[in-house]
Amino acid sequence: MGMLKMAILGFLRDFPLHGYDLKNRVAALAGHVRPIADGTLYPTIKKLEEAGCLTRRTAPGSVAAPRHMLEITQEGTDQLRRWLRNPEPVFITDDNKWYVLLAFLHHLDNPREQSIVLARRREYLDQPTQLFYDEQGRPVPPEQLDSPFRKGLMQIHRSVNLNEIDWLDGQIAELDRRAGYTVAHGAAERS
Amino acid sequence: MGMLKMAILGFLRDFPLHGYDLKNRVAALAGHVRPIADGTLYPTIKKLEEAGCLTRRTAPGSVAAPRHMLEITQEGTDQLRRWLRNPEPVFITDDNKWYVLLAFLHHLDNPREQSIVLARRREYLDQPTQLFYDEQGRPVPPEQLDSPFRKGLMQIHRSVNLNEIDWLDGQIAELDRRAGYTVAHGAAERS
DNA sequence: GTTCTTTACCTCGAATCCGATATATATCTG
DNA sequence: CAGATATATATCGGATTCGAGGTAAAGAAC
Repeated sequence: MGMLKMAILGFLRDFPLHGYDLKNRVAALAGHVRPIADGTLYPTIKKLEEAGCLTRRTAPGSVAAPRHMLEITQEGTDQLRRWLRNPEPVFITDDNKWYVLLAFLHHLDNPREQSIVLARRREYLDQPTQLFYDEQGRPVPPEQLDSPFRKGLMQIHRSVNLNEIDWLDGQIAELDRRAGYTVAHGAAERS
Repeated sequence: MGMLKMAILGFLRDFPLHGYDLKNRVAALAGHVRPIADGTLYPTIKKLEEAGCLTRRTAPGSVAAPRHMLEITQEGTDQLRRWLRNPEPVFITDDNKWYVLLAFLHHLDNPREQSIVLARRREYLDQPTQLFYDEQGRPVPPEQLDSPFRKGLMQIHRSVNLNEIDWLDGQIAELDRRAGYTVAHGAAERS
């Protein structure tokens, strides 16, 4: 079915939510500041509804426009469990964009440019991934999580990132040193 | 432009290759045994050709059907460099499929089922990602790599995976212990 | 010599997701 | 009260990628 559909069903299993709320939760789940695109979310909700995975009840908006409160159905729960047991294969391009970029980074001959790219990777890794939220939409910090599994999941996610950030810092320092050297002494490198 | 296009251009920057060869290199690059789909690769090559990023020369096949040897153009090199400097934003669903799955794993109440899912994640992480190849298509082991950057990249990639594998092993053991307990003592849990 | 596997390429339909664009309302700012 | 901002939903075209299926030719297995 695709990750977004399952993320939606996963959230709705806990309690009903409306689209706008889901948008921000999914975005945070994926460790991004930028929220998921409207043009992705709302058609996906519609498809899930057509597939009988959720029902909607129009409720007055708390602040502005009316909301469509979404509730998961038995079919939706079944689909979620089926996916958890047997997830879609991870596509070749998923999970690997950054490593592909790093593998070919040497084609950017200028060490200063390479360093800038690594700094961007570092920034990305430094964005905290917030996997768990309460009903009010407040992030639940790792130490307050109920299950040891969830606690461990957030810790490992963070430590994996810190591990790579560490390495990046070393590489960036080395590249900047080299860039400084070549700019100072090599006429050919000067822009 | 998308990762696959850039991976193709990245490989072609080193030396000309034909589609079939690219297929296996890209697959290994992404840490997958399953090669990239023909229906993805060949249309992508065609698009790159139409965009002036590569040229093709038909050469006799070494074994069977004739090959289309692909060579990168100046335009292709420019596009690659442009992408390295300013890569496409990573989509919300990229890089996060597994974490989303793990975040909702508790909806699979049965610890034995949870353990099976974690074991699959472990297997995926255990697949070595081979980022660098020589002209003959032979993988270059980390210790034989020329640049310290490439060496470090492969080491960090491996160590990041080992870090998570370690955690997974602990979780799997705990879940199996719990599953064994409930199977032995709880009638409701049996098959 | 027929079949099987490997090499090598291609087309088509479908799924997922994005960005641009549009709509409407409530609240806050000046 | 005019305009900006946040809430809330929706459509449309496009990019990327997959899977199923088809073509063809060389060499190995039986």
